[in-house]
Amino acid sequence: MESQQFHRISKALAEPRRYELLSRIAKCRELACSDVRSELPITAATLSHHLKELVNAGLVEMRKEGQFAHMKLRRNVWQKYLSQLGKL
Amino acid sequence: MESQQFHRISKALAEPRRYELLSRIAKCRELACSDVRSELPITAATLSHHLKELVNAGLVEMRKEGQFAHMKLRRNVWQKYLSQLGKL
DNA sequence: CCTCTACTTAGATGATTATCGAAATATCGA
DNA sequence: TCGATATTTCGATAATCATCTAAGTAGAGG
Repeated sequence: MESQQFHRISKALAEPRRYELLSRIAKCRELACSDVRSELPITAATLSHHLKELVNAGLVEMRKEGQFAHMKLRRNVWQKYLSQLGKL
Repeated sequence: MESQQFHRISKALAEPRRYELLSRIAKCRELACSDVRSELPITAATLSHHLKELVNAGLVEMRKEGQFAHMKLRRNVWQKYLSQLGKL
């Protein structure tokens, strides 16, 4: 795994709310932004920002379906990250 | 593992220089601050700051021997962190 | 078209923090 | 005790970033 991606992922995980978001995404096959918003006290702008970071890190994949955005964990990337950490 | 410690560790890893430091500590049984300083372009103050974060996160243990400070990875804490991440 | 809803972008603000130089503290060796 | 070396603390500065509001874009259904 590229060192740049590795660091982006680490940064993405460092923010508790972002980790919480990732955690929720991981628990489902797919999760819609609107569902997150109805469950967490977070503005749409902030959610969008955090989501962008996760996508940027390559950890999350987005699918637009009509007005809705669906998020999905990229499990292979997550596994690569874990395995990299394991080499420490 | 406590959620507070979990987040502290995540934050500690998020800074590339700090991760590099941790990585060097992990590679030895023990590492002295002065050795790090002779190998990395970093001021003593900055090194001390990062080290404090690692210790604060519970990831690193310090031992003072005369003028020298020796750092050591707490491998059981590291393992707990990895296993927590693995549950995502 | 119009409007409602879902999301994104822009811009601003405040908090956090990485970094440094300088001063402080502590230990060692002469 | 003096001077050198190792580390810490302090105070300042600059960068990063989480968050918000407000404005923008775009699809769905009248």
